[in-house]
Amino acid sequence: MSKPTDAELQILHILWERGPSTVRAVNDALNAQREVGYTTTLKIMQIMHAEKGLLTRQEDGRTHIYAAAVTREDTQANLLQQFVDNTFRGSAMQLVMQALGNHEASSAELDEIKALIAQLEQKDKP
Amino acid sequence: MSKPTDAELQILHILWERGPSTVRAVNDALNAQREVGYTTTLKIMQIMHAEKGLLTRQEDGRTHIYAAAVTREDTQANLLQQFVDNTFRGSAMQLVMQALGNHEASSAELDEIKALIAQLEQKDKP
DNA sequence: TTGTCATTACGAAGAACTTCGTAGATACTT
DNA sequence: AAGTATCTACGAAGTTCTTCGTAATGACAA
Repeated sequence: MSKPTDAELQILHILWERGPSTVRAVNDALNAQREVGYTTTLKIMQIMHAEKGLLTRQEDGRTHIYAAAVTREDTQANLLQQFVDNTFRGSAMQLVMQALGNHEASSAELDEIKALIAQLEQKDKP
Repeated sequence: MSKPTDAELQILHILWERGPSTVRAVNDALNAQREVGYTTTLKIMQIMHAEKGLLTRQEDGRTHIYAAAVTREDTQANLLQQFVDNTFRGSAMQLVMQALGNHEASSAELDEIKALIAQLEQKDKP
């Protein structure tokens, strides 16, 4: 599966949030984050569709409606795997420890993690 | 601070593990992972030193001894921050949950995480 | 000394990505 | 109908990264 670049990932996030959208809509959303020309967004979305299969599209009159062809979950899982390998040499636990240590976490979030850990421990000891 | 590329990160990992090393030593270690020419490694290390300040170097006769100019901890923290922002839209907790869910964790590792969480909760309630 | 080898420095090529201008087609407005 | 706006497609430029060939220098060996 093709690994999206940073610009492509920004577009995917927009489509995951908004659902199927025109280039115009995506470009507007993108410009809320950073300045970028319309044809730039168009070009990237065309490549994502025609060359990488990251987007599907459907004609609607003269315009095209684009949609994400990959799920957020799968994409994040793939990118996470690569990131762990490259940056933490495959040690996901080291990454978790660092992420937990460096970022503020609410007690609700910590509770969520504790629940997940409890669940994992359950699985470990049948 | 300059964000190392994938190839640069591989070299940094080698230097973090081995300590200060010659280009020859780094290239040999690199070739244990993938095939790459000597001058390629040399060129990247020269750029890391002269243009990005990621490495320091010291003359030793006709050869140079290179060393990492950035710590593993700082580098991983920076890359993690960027990765969380780009891929998980800033939600470190979502990343932690996904990393915990997708990778096998020993009970010892889970204990370590629980201990860290307990420590964070302590901090929360003074 | 002469030839071989290792090392550095430099340049250049190729790939991937981003950016945008321009052209062509289609719709909309007055 | 004429002009304006919008959309797609395409090409090209600029950047970064990776890769390697070649030249120059210095060390070593026969």
